[in-house]
Amino acid sequence: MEVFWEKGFDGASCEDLLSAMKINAGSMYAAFGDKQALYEKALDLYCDRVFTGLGDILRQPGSPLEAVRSLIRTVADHMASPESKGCLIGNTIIEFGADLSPLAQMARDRVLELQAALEEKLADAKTQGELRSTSDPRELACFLVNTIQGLNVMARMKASPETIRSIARTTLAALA
Amino acid sequence: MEVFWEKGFDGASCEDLLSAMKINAGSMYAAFGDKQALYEKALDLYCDRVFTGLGDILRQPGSPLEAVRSLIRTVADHMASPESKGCLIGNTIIEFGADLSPLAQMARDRVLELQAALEEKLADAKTQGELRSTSDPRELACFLVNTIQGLNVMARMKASPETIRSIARTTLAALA
DNA sequence: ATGGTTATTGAATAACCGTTCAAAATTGTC
DNA sequence: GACAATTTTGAACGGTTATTCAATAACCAT
Repeated sequence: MEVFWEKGFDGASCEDLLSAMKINAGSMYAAFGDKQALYEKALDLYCDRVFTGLGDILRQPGSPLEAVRSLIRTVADHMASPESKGCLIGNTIIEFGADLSPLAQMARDRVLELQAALEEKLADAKTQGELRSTSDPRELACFLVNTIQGLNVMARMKASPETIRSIARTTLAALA
Repeated sequence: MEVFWEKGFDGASCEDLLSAMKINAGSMYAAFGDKQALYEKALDLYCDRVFTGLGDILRQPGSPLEAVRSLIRTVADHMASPESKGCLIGNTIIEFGADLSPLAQMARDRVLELQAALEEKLADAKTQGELRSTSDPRELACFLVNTIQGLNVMARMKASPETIRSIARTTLAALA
């Protein structure tokens, strides 16, 4: 996961992957089938580790809007770290996006999951009067997902932590 | 340019590139040196074609804020097209971002150029009273660049044109 | 301890990649 | 129109890639 995350699918050679996993070629092919299947597993692991954590943040009790804010801030903190490799989902979409390969589809589905979860929370926030009555939860959810994907690119281009946090702040200001 | 744009650097084989350019290997190596140098030229061409156009939009006379709005809408229209390949600059940053290779540096510099141009226009807008006095042109410029990079990812994952335009609308609403 | 099953090893393989080069074709010049 | 200079051709090359597989080691139930 780490190697694919940093180098991408094509950029990661089997040698890279094997030495990172500290196994030999045969073991990998016995366990996973081929490089693409291994990437799928890495993507699954990433989602379990990172995305699930975001879901937990979103499910926190209390103010729904605060939950959303908290999620964005967590993502920004991740991306602001100098050694951040960005987001494996976003990277996958860029690398495999042109053809709609199974991997791109997987990544896309995960993004849409997050978008749906955000939309739900934002709808809650609206009914609780935390959002303007003119706000559209779906539009805002897309907007937030877009900001997150943007932050991935900013992280990959090593934007300064202040820049990243500033973007998150501006985005959150647009909500309320 | 088209081939690199769609498939990325590693994803584009020399065979792909040569058949698209309708020349043979020798000619390419005589003219460009190697694959990486060719990519640089493709990136230059992309910047000339696309980024320069954006600069022109920004330089349009009249309301500075309207110029900025117009730029964002143009980008969104590009990304909303079903056959959009996203943005070569953003794709480059993702593919080469982890190491700070010359190519990543080139792409990064171009983004910062655009950011600077936006900041300047937003500063104009502020002095002309088109922006709140509390607005920070630099922060807003980063925010807009982030939105654009986000739209690149959305385009690659084939988000609907309505989604893309909605994101652009929400972003612009955050300005004024 | 032993025998059978499973997992690991690492060298071998075939395909593909970027790149080169001598030969052929084309161009420009007088 | 002939000659030199340049460009194009396309086959060949070495290197890397993902992948395989027979041999070996580790494991586990009896």
